[in-house]
Amino acid sequence: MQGQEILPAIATYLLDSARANGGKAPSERDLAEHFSVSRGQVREALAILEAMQVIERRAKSGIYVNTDNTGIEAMAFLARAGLPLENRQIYEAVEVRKIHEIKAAELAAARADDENFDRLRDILARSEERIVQGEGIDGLDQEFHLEIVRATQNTLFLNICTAFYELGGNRLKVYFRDPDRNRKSHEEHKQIFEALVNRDAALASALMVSHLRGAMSYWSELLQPAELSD
Amino acid sequence: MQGQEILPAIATYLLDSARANGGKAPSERDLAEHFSVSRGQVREALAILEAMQVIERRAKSGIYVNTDNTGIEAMAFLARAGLPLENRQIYEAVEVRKIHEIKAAELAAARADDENFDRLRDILARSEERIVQGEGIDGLDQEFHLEIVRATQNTLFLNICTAFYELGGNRLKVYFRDPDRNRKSHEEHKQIFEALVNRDAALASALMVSHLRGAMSYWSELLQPAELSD
DNA sequence: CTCGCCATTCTGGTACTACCAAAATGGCGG
DNA sequence: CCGCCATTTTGGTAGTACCAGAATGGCGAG
Repeated sequence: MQGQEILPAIATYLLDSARANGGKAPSERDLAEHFSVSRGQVREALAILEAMQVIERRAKSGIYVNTDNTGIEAMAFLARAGLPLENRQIYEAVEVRKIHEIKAAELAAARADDENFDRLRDILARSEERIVQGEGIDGLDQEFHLEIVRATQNTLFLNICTAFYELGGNRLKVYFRDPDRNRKSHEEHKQIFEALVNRDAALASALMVSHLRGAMSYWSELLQPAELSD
Repeated sequence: MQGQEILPAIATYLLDSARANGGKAPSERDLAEHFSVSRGQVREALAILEAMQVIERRAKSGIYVNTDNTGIEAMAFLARAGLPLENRQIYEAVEVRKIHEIKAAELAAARADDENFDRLRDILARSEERIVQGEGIDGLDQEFHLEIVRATQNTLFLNICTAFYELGGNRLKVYFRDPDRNRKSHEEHKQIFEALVNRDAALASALMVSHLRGAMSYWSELLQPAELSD
């Protein structure tokens, strides 16, 4: 074990150990020995985890884990590190994502520029190709949705929405294994694109509502329907 | 210089130095000497800043600063550290905040429980007191709005919205120095509260739209009106 | 046997030193 | 003036040493 990516490894080990130990994690020295790195490296990783509020370091006592109470970027990081999210976290994220993207479609209809339209067209063309060849559009789906957010010309908004996509990741790949879903999603994407080109904010928004309702129903087994809005 | 809070100090110094040097920051060794701390401490701080994408560390080269391209939590951190935000960042944040809070009002109308109502009532009562005594309600305004977000019962949503409030901070205190603004805001808060109690999502949402329009007009000199939505 | 106190151990916090290898730099020579 | 090479600088990493307070466990008193 060496190099840059000690962080995810330490995070995983830390959280697993803590789970099996009632919130208390191994000491810095133990972690350093376990991964055969210097204590300094461990402390850098722990500093980041602490800044993200994933852990708490108590002087002269130990390292304690906060499984909940984590911000979006911490969750995105944990998801990137391959750590499982709780169902609650997932449906909360889905709900916030809906809030963001529906509004994004509305704003994009008014603000999208030629570059946005060009990129969207390109994404749709590549999607078309993939579908013809019977492949999934999972990565392109993300590109499409994020390009709409980019079209709002609000970079902070884009940053936030991107973080949310990092939560989904693997789950989406499974979703897009079904050819029918690919086709349906693609058709809806094309409709949304048309609405944007026509600067029809209300229609774009409405189409996004139903598009997300369809896509999100995949998570329905995990979700508490009554708590989900459009 | 010692103790926990090297981070904001280093961040400030780092960004200032970089600004005066074309993006290139002082070396770790220089930073350590300047603050009279060990290089390890500096590296811990830099690791956090790098994780937040505020800086980039290039091996055997140096430390480079990203003034833009920062996520919400990085911005919140920088704001907490007292660093100035760019106008663009401010109006982008304002727009996203609007998106969040308008939807929050709608959802809260359906989901708020007795505890939420109790806390809102308490906040309004304390606001009333402050106004009678001619004081500003700046802190309570934040409490009120965040309690509405809390009423959506979506903790992730609350986390995100809280981060946004940390961006505002000082600016709000100035805003609430004007007694008329206090009274107006308070009256609107009471109306929103009534709508929530009556479970009138549409009204709560509409009231929030006009409430935020009023409050946000304070920033109007910085904002590009055409780019702001309700 | 139980309970409380105290010495020992453990832990995070901090500093310092030492290397490494690659990037950056500067001076020398053509 | 330009290009090449030796030197310096810089981040990356390991290791050691202390400190002081928290945690722990054992010993002794009741």
